[in-house]
Amino acid sequence: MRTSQFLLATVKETPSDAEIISHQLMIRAGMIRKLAAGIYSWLPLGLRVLRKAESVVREEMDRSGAQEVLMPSIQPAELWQESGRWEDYGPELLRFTDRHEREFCYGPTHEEVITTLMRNEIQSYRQLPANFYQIQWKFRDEIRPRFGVMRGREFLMKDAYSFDIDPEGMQKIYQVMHQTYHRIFTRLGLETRAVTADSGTIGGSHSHEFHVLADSGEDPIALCSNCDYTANVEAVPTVGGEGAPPEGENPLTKVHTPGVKTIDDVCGQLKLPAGSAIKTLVVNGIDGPVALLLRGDHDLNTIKAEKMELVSAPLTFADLKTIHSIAGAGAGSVGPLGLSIPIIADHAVLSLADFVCGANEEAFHLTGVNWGRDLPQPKGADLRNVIEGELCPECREGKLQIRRGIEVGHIFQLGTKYSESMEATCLNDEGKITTLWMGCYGIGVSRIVAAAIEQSHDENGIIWPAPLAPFDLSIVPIGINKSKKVAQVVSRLEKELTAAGFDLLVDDRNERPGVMFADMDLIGIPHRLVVGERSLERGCVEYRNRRTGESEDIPTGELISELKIKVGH
RNA sequence: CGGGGCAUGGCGCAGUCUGGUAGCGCACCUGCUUUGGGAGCAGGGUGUCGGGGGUUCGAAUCCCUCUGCCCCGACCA
Repeated sequence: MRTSQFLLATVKETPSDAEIISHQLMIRAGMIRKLAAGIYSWLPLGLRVLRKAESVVREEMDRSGAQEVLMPSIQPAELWQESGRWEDYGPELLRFTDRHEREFCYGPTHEEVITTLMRNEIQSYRQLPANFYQIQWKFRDEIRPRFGVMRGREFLMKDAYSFDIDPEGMQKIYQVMHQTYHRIFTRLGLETRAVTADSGTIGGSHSHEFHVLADSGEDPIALCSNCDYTANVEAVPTVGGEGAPPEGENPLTKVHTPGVKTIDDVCGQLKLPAGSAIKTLVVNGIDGPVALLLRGDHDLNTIKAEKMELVSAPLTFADLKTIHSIAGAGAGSVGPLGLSIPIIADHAVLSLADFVCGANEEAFHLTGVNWGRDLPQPKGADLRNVIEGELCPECREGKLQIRRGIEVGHIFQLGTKYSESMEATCLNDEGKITTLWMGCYGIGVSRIVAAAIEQSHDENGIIWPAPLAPFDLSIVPIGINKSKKVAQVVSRLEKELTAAGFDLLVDDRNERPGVMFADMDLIGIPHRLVVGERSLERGCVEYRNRRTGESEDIPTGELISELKIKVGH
């Protein structure tokens, strides 16, 4: 390929609305352009990279025994009503009607479609196990799309759905997919970690996420310093102190706390650590409001709270009116003493003594509060997120470290969640009707592109891992319009290297060398050849490695064999 | 969904307060010079000033309205 035939849409200025490096570089390198919030066009350069990612995923899925299909991006509402997700999925589901006023959605995922498809095709256990995948554009109407294609609304996803006759079969495919995912990310040159996760709206029991560790990641990940436990923070179980709470020493005292709204305000005014106060969160429950108690320095884990019997899902906070009517005070002064609604306390709260809480009287708090003596001890539960430095729930020796990750893959054991509600069954070896056991396995293909850049770049631009690079190598001629010799050598090299199987980009724009160097660096081509009079006089061309920056002269006669080693063909 | 902000050439912005018929930088086009890390000189304007409505002799500018986009928050006790 020659740059004169190729849309090299590089820009010098960093776009003002791009916050993270991959977004900035994808714009600057001319890979993508925004069409609307969270919706992007892929330019030739970006598409080349996207296709590379796609083909690695496709090859490994095929190798695992999965079969490729392609399902519609537009799905009828009836399917989603059947599975119950038309109501459950919420505003992220992009809904619309056709001219006949029939309701549809743009598919954010394809469990319903594949289940419908396969309940008709799979009649017998002899057809199992089976695993079907597609690489398809999806749409999720994110609250706040950001970071370019990292959290776009439209994105390219590989999704696979497995079917088998029993849980053992489901788990077997799950394991195969687990290994396949490792293989895919390794081949793509991405350093990923498999982390145990909550299964979210997709449903099911057992699930792992695959994360690229990066500071710009949106998901907090907990890693154990001792064992190989790795989990999404939201999925880490926490445990309270054992035994009875310590005895309090201080008397129950009411203190005036004017104008305080937060735990930090209260503790700042009383000169106490946030961990010695408890916050009382009033949420909406099945039979009216429920109070959740957390230590002041802990955060509520919504997923855990939603699993409580009394709490409504999705979790919502009670409005101020309700809070006033049950506590007789504003949100900043609510406390568990004398509350007539059900109370659930995080385990950590129960091991506090002499703690601080709201007095249920505007602008007053209580100090020196103790369980048993001042109020009955409420029911304990796991309601919060772990924090850095806590004990690992697995080995109970190591301490948890919290880092950030970009979720690039997610695998689920769905069980019979969809097959049951949508009646996907087949006959087993005894001729009896059996519900299918399903798994589902996603990879964010377009997100992989952004994640790779987050993990591999420098001040000059992108540094592609070889399997994702849009071109294997570039040729930068110096004075191609001036020097016949340079032009001849470039033409000859272009032919020979192409014939030898290299995918190369020849910069024939006759730009100044600095411009060409800067562009080739920016778009991240792993290997570069410079052809100029200077080195040709010595019978050489100059080779430079994008990642290491090391360069060397290679005699033209040895070029192909030398490049095969360097490029890794 | 709540709060804040922005919308003027391909991109980034000034002009808006105080109405007078659109400008700067980059990019782009033409020519000459230059050619090993984002060149210099000269010439060129490629624009329904986000849409609609209103006020006015006259609107990018004032008023009303709609739309799009960005940032922060939505875990607050």
